[in-house]
Amino acid sequence: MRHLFALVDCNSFYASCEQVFDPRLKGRPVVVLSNNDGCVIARSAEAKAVGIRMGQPFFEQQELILRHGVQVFSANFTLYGDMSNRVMEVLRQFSPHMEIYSIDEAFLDLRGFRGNLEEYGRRIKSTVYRWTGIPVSIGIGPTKTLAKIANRISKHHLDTKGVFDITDHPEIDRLLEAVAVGDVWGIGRRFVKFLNSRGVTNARQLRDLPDKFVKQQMTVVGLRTVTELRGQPCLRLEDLAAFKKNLLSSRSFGRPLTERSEMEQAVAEYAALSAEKLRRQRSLASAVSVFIETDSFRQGPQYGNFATAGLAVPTAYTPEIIRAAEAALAKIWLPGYIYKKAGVLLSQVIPESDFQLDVFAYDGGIRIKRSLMKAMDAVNQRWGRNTVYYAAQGVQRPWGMRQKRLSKRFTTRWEEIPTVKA
DNA sequence: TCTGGGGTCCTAGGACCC
DNA sequence: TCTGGGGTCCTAGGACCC
Repeated sequence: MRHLFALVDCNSFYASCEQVFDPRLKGRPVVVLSNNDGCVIARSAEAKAVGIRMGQPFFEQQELILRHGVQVFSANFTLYGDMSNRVMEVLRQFSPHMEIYSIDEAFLDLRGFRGNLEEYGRRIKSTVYRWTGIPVSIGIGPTKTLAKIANRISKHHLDTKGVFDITDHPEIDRLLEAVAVGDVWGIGRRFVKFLNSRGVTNARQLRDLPDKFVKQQMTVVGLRTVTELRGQPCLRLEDLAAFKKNLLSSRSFGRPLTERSEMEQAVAEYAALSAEKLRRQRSLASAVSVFIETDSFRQGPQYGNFATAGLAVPTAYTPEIIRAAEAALAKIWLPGYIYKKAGVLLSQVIPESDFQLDVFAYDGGIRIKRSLMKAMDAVNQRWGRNTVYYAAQGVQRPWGMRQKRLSKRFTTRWEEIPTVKA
């Protein structure tokens, strides 16, 4: 049977989440900032219209923001994660097979669907909006890459009303010619530069390039993209959530660090965060790496380094991960620098089930460690992150994130649930 | 002038995504 | 004053083996 994909993408997702819980924000320019209130990472349509740029530092756009009365929010990932789950639950009702591609996007498998696809898409769109308050756009096509393009078209052309099907479109060439080559999924900055230098500027030209040339210059990855543009699927729907082979927790500090004791706390904090992610996907790690770096935007001596410490036995036990992280940090720590960022990477990750214990041998206390972690995760799940934590993570945390404009956790904390006054 | 022919595994780095 | 965070896949090249 012929393949058919729908890509459902939430419009200005983070900004839309903020708008759901404060109706006064509807129709007004809204932006959401990255951690530490650094860059703009989401903009409502109105914010785009007044010229706020994506990924640009907040302070550079402050004048524009003031002039247009743009509402500004610190990133509230607890809220966005929960809203994402709600949207995905609604989508699940419209197709037996679905791939959650990112926090705000999902592919639906529509193979074998009979009837008017765009009409079906509009039903999906209005149901998601009514049940969650989040507006979405939907692109439909015979390959994921074409569904992505159809999605772009649905966003840019008002007459599509947010849903566009590109399958067997009579004017496919004209449509693809209107898509810049850099807007094709899988074509990044480097290849745009290369392709432009060869006179290839739009998706239609890319589609019509000879296989041999594409493979030579852009590897099999590029060839897949081109083949998909021709309507021949190379990428399947990935039903199951991908098992992560690396888990990274890293963060810039709210203010720079110079003391080793503070760096140790920050690294312990990120190690604990990574260990939590590890347990969430029921896995164990055998290697812990740490990196630290100074602020490249500032003048002054720069330093950055990376080191790994192995674990004798694969584990997800926070104290063991913290200990390994501190061993790795010891290898690279140099005093005298002003540090801005650090991170902890867990690798050689395996499913918990691959590591079976010998029933008769001493288990190294693993059962107790497991129950302890389970209890800790449950408490933190119920009462909020870091309700219980290790002393190594520090109590004061002067280096913690700046989040001056955080909205409430409307959907995950009873104390912060919105109330309606009569 | 000559310096085999494979194969596997690992790592670093590049490119991309949201 | 102020510049995000977290992933994946592929390739090339080196080490090592027979």
